Amino acid sequence: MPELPDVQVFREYLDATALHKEVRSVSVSRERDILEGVSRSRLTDELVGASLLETRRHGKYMFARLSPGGWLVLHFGMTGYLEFAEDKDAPEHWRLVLRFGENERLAYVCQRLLGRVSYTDDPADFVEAQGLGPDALSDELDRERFDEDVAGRRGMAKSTLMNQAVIAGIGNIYSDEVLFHARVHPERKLRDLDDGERSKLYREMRRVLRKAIECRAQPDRMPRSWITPCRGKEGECSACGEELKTLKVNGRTAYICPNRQKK
DNA sequence: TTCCATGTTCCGCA
DNA sequence: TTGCGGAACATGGA
Repeated sequence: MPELPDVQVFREYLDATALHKEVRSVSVSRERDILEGVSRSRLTDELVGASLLETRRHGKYMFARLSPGGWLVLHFGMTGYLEFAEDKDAPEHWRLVLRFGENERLAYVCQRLLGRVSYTDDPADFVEAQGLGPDALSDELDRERFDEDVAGRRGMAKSTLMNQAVIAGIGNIYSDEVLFHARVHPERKLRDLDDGERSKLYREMRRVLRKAIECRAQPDRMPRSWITPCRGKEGECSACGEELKTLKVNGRTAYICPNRQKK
């Protein structure tokens, strides 16, 4: 689930539920798997008595600013999400729980333990230290920058779109969706695209990610013309009726329309 | 039992 | 230097 659109939705969810409430207590489970660059005691010290003031996102990372200063950093791995509820109990596979007044709590849930919780004084420093490229929806990544940093690379289109050091935010699902709409085969070398194809790729990348956020990143809300809702099922291309096909690119399963995306 | 899954990272190699 | 393939991480469902 958690690629750029999902994380954006989590962010809006946190904004709508958990801002400006004093954190009364903090629980952490499986800290050795989940916490990165911060100890349980340090994190607890930073959070207790604080409230969350605002959130930001860079690629698949979410940042929440704490009232005394500093930022909580959340990465969701493959199976992470947030759940706010009025409930004394935490959901299964909870890894971090912030409790607020009354019975409210915000849980960071991560079944497969591939997500990470960190703390940073400055999101920009964190992004730099992680070696992340520009966020795929940022103003920073304009067409010119896209041409310089992305379109000139030697690797395959899908691998490059998924490379967080090049562009931050796109994973397996949305790389397929973007390439499908741009009509680019995932194994095409970006370098070989002509100017028109590059331009289309850039435009479709932005359009698809924005539209996915509008759909709350839920496949069942996405347009019928999209490929994402067809994952894991038999499906036909909405545009031409051709049967969708899968292949392995860099070890990941790619869905394509073999008629509209040719090598 | 085996394979697969929306994540990242590390290593060896071309 | 860049990029690829594979393995690893941990868990659970088909």
